[in-house]
Amino acid sequence: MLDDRKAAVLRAVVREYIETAQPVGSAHVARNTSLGVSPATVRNEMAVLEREGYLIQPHTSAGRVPTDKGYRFFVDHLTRPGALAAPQRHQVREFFAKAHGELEQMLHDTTSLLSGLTSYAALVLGPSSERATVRSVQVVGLGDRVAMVVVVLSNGTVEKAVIELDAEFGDERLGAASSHLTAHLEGTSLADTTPIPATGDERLDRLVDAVLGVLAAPADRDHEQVYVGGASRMAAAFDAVDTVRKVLAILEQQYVVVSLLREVLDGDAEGHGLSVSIGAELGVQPLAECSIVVAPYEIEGEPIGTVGVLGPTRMNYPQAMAAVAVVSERLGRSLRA
Amino acid sequence: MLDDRKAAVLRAVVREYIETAQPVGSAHVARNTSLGVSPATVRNEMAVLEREGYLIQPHTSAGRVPTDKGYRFFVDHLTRPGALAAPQRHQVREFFAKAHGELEQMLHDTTSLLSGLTSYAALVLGPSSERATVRSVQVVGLGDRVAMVVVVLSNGTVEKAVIELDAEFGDERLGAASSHLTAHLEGTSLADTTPIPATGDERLDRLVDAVLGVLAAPADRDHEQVYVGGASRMAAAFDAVDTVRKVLAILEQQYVVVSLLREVLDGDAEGHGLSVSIGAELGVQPLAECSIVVAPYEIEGEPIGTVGVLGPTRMNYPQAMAAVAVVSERLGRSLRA
DNA sequence: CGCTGGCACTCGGTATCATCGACTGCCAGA
DNA sequence: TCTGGCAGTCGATGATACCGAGTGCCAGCG
Repeated sequence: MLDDRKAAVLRAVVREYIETAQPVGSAHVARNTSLGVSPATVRNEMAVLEREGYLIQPHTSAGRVPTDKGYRFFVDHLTRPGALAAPQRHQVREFFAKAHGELEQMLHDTTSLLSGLTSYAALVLGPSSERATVRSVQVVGLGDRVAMVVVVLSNGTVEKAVIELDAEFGDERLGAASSHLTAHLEGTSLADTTPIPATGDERLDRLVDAVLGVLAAPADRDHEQVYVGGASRMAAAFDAVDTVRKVLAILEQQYVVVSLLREVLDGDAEGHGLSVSIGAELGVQPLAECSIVVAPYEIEGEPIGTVGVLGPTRMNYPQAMAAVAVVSERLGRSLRA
Repeated sequence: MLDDRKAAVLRAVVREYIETAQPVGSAHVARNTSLGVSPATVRNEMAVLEREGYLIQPHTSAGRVPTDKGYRFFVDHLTRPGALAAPQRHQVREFFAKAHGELEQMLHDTTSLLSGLTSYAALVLGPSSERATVRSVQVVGLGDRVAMVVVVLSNGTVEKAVIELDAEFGDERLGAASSHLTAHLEGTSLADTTPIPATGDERLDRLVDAVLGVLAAPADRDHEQVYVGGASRMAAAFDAVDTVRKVLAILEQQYVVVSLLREVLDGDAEGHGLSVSIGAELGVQPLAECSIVVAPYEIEGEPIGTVGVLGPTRMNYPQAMAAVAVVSERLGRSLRA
C-alpha cells in the first residue's frame, strides 16, 4: 500500500498524463499538487513508485508514465466515478426522453450516445435470450418446402430461423403447428428442450419436431447481439496506425468482444456494478494499450445486458466511469417502461 | 483520348503505383513495358499525361502518381475485371458451399469473405423490403397494453415493431387481428397502404388500425440493413491515422454508406453490372482518398441488393472488380436456393 | 530525519548542413 | 521521331551540435 503522499503523487501523474499524453516530470507534479513540497521530494517519491511498478520512464531524462498497475491503483483508490458535466447530462436526458420502442435500434443508438459522451468506442451487449421466455411461435411458409420459424420472446426480441421441410405443407398445417408449438412452449425458455406431446397427426408431428430441432440448435441462440459504435473516435486516441488496425480487428470479432465484456464484468465480483479492466488485464495482446469500463444494465434488479466503453489505457477513467454508470442505469430504466 | 503508347505508359504507371505505393519514374516504366523505348521517350509521354491531368508529380524530381482521372481511364479502358487467383477462387467456393439459410448471418459473413479476398473494407446492402410482399402478420401481446407486430416478408426477412395499445386486448382478439391482417395484406408490399375492410367488431378494428399505422410509419422500413466488414484491413492501406479516422467515421454512418452505394450503382447507367467510383467522384470529402467498387446481386434477374468494397484510390482494381463480380454473382445464386 | 537546493549528467527532440540519388526537362544529334 | 547526355531540383538520409526537460545524488538546513 502507498502512503498518502505517494498516492497523491501517483494521482497527479495519472491525471496529468491522461490530459496531456506526455510523460510528466517532478516539477509539474510539485506545481499541481497542494502538498507544498519541492520537485526534489517528488522525485524521490517517484523513484519509489517506479521501483514498486506504478510508474515507468520511457527513457532516462524523461518524465514518468503510469503503468497498468498505476492506473489500477488510481481507479481502485484514488478516484471515484465523478459526475458528468452539465452539457453531457443534458445530452443523456435528451436521448432517453426521445428514446422509442424498437429495442435493437435503441441499443444501437446507445453506442452513439456513449461514444459521444466519452470520445471512446462504445460497446453494448443486448439482452441475452437465455432468460427470456417464449410468447409465441409461428411457422410461415416461404416457398417450396421452405418455411420460416419466428419466435417472439418476452423481452421483446424476435428469433427467427429458416427451416427446410421434407415435404410440402399447407397453410392449415403450418398454422396448426404454430398453435401447437405456442401452446406448449409459451412461458418456457428456448434453452430448455423438454419434448412436447404429440398431436396424433403424424405429418404434423414431423413438422413440429423439425421446428423444435431448429430451435434447439445452439448456433441460433448464442449469437448475443453486440453493438459497437464510435470506433472512429477511439482511433483518434492512438497515433500508430498499426495500433488502430489491431484494435479494430478485435472489435470486428463479435465473439471476442462478447467474451471480453463478460470477463470484465465477472471480474467485478462484488462492487458498485462498474468494473474496469486495464491493459494487459484484458488478456488480449492487441488490446494491451486499451482499457475497458463496463457496467450491467438491469431490469427490476436482474442484469440483462452490458454497456461499456473501450479506450486507451490513458483514458479519462472518472469521466468514462461516470458516463457508463449513468447510461447503464438510464438504459435499464428506459427498457422497463 | 490517348494514343496507344500513352495508354500503355499510363497503365504501367498505375500498375506499378498500385503495387508499390511509390511514385513511379520513367526508368521503371521503360523497363516494365514491352514498348522498347527509352526512358527519355517515356518522360515525354509522361509530361503530356501530366499536362492532360492523368498524372501528377508530388514534387519535382519525384516520379509520377496517377490522379483520379488517371485511375478512371485505367478502369474504363486499360483493364478488365480479371480473374481471381486459385486460392481465392477456392475460398469463394468453400464459402458458398457451406453457406446456410439465415439471411442476415449470410450477408454479414459475406463482408468477411469479400474483405478477406480484397484486403479492403467490404460493404453489403441487404435486400430492400420495398419489393418484398407480406407473407404473414402477427400481433403478439408482450404485457400491459404493449404488443409486438411481426411481419414475415417473402424475401425471408422479418420486420417487427412494438406497438402501444389504448386498452388491454386478449389473446383471442390479437389472434383475430393477426388473421385479419394476414388475410388482407398477404401478397401486398408494405409500401402500399390501401385500407383494409372493417370486421364489424369495433375494438378489433381499432387494433387493426393501430397496427396499420405502425406498419405505415416510414421510419421502420427504410432502415435498409447495411453490413460493413473488414474496416481494419482498410486501415492498413493508409498511413495517416487521421485519414483512417475520417474514413471510419463515414463507415459508421449507415445512411451515408447506403446512399453512397446507391449513387455509385446508379452511376453505372448501363454496364456489366460492376461500377467503380474513384476518389472525388464519390462526392464525400473524407473519402477523397478512397475508391469504391460495387455490383448488384440479383435473384432471377431482379437486382435486390448490393455488394462492394471500399479501399484506397490506389486499390488493385482488377482484383477488386473480379472479387466483387464473383461474390455478387454467387451470392445472388446462393440466395435463390 | 526528512526536505531542499544545487549540480552533474542523460538523452530525446530539433535544427543545421552536406551528401546522395532518383527524378525531371531540355537539347543536340542520329 | 527517338535517344543519349546533361544540368538541375528536391526529398530522403545521415552526421553533428545544441538545447532543455528531467533525473539521481548529495550536502546542508530546519
